[in-house]
Amino acid sequence: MIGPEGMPAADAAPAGGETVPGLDRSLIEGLPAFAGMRPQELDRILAGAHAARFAKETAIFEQGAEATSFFFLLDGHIRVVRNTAEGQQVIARYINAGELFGIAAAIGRDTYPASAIAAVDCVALVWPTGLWADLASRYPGFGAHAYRTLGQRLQETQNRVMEMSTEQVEQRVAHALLRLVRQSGRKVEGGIEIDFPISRQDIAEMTGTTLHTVSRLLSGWENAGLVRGGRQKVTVTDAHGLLLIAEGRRKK
Amino acid sequence: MIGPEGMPAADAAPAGGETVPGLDRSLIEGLPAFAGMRPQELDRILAGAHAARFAKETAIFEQGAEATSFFFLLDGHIRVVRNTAEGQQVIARYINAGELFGIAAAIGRDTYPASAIAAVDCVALVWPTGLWADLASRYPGFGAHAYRTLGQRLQETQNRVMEMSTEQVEQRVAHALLRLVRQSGRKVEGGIEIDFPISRQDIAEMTGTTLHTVSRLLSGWENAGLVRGGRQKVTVTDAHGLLLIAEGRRKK
DNA sequence: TGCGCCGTTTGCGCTTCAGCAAAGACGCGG
DNA sequence: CCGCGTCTTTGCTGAAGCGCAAACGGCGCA
Repeated sequence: MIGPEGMPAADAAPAGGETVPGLDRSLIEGLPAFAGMRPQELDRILAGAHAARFAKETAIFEQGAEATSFFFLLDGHIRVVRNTAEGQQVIARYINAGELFGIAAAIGRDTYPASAIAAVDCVALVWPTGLWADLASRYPGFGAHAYRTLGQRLQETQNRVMEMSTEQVEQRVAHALLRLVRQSGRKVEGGIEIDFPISRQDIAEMTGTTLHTVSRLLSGWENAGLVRGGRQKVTVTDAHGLLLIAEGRRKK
Repeated sequence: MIGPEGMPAADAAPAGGETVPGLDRSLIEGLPAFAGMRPQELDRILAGAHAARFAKETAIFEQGAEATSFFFLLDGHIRVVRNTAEGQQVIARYINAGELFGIAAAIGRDTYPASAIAAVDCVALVWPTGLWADLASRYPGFGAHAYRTLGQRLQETQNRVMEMSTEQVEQRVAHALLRLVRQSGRKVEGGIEIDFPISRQDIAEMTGTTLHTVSRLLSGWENAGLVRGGRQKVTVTDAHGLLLIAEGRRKK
């Protein structure tokens, strides 16, 4: 999954075939977002795109900026961040490889509602916004997948509202960790590790609390043998135990 | 919660004329959701629908139930409610006349993610889910409007997450009131009133707090001359003053 | 290889709110 | 017109968790 180093901007490709100017359909073949499409359709879709590389911690787009492009993440992890008028920030979600993002066009917006920051070095396909309507109508499976994604995000966001309304901090942080591990976990010896750098502050911004509280909770859980911590690193060693906390079935 | 029931399901329509079985296009003509459509297109759309009436406090659909229909609210106000596994409930949003709802089909779901309860007696157009794909592709403007609506709801929900993360209860309740007044306000003498019955408990479930806290806040604001309260009734008399509180620019 | 920065840990006081309890009031139905 | 149910108000108490402050430690850079 992780694409270490080295990858060229890929914009300028080795001047390959005729219909496919540099992007090979094997990049996206078989991925859910492009399921059920014929090879030449994949080529057509890729013909409108280019690949771009984004260095760790750089902004792919900024909240409020004109939505000139939409994206498909080929490799890496992206943090979607919203800023309040008062300058505080909240992490809306993380995007993993294989997901569409920045699809403001799909919902008829002309600016991005949030910023996207590369959590690690990333590679993404980039299409101009103007192509959205064309792609979505010409390839209904693609459109349907995008709208399903949108719906899932709406529901996840509402789940978060429910958590914040009904659970206390300890449970919310436990839920957030479990979600991260499920969506972006990498099996390591002795547990599952979140496979991108994530700070206590980041976790706090996902759960509506402070880094202090997160740190305290993680310390406690580390003593209890549920997780292992590290600088910008969390490894869950006892997912079941954490689930008990998340469900509120275990006292502190 | 309790349904004083009485009115018939209204499923069986009066088996009217040929192309338009009982529904006149004037019902939806000129509404944003159906903008830019020709009269016979409106008729076609209505041909697949029937109108139904829902008594106050009855469920139009239930969370988790199979999504057999989607809806357009002609008149009334609907409360969209999600229940937690532990039995607590959270109000996701209110639907006003002129909005689509229950569009699980649009995002490829086959069950409703929340329940819809009529806050007052309501009238809605009802289409079978199977017609969604047909309508959305045959009338692109209609589909685009639906997806725009979806996107707006996603953003509103994220705004709520941000509020809950960064603001305290007082500000959240003030924001919620202002939003209600903006979306469903009715001008009355001396202020703007939320034009459907809404209890302190409802407001608490919208803002992630308790009815006690909401009651205390409203009492305080009433003394300060910002709102007037009543049984299942709130009137905002000084929206600007309330805004100051919502923005945190005024101390208690 | 040493320094400095940034992320992390931990303690302490204090504010904000939820939880519990009980009484009051508004309106509907009989 | 009266009684009852539901919604609302209000006080008190306890505690979750935020804010502030300070110290620690690991990683990367010079």
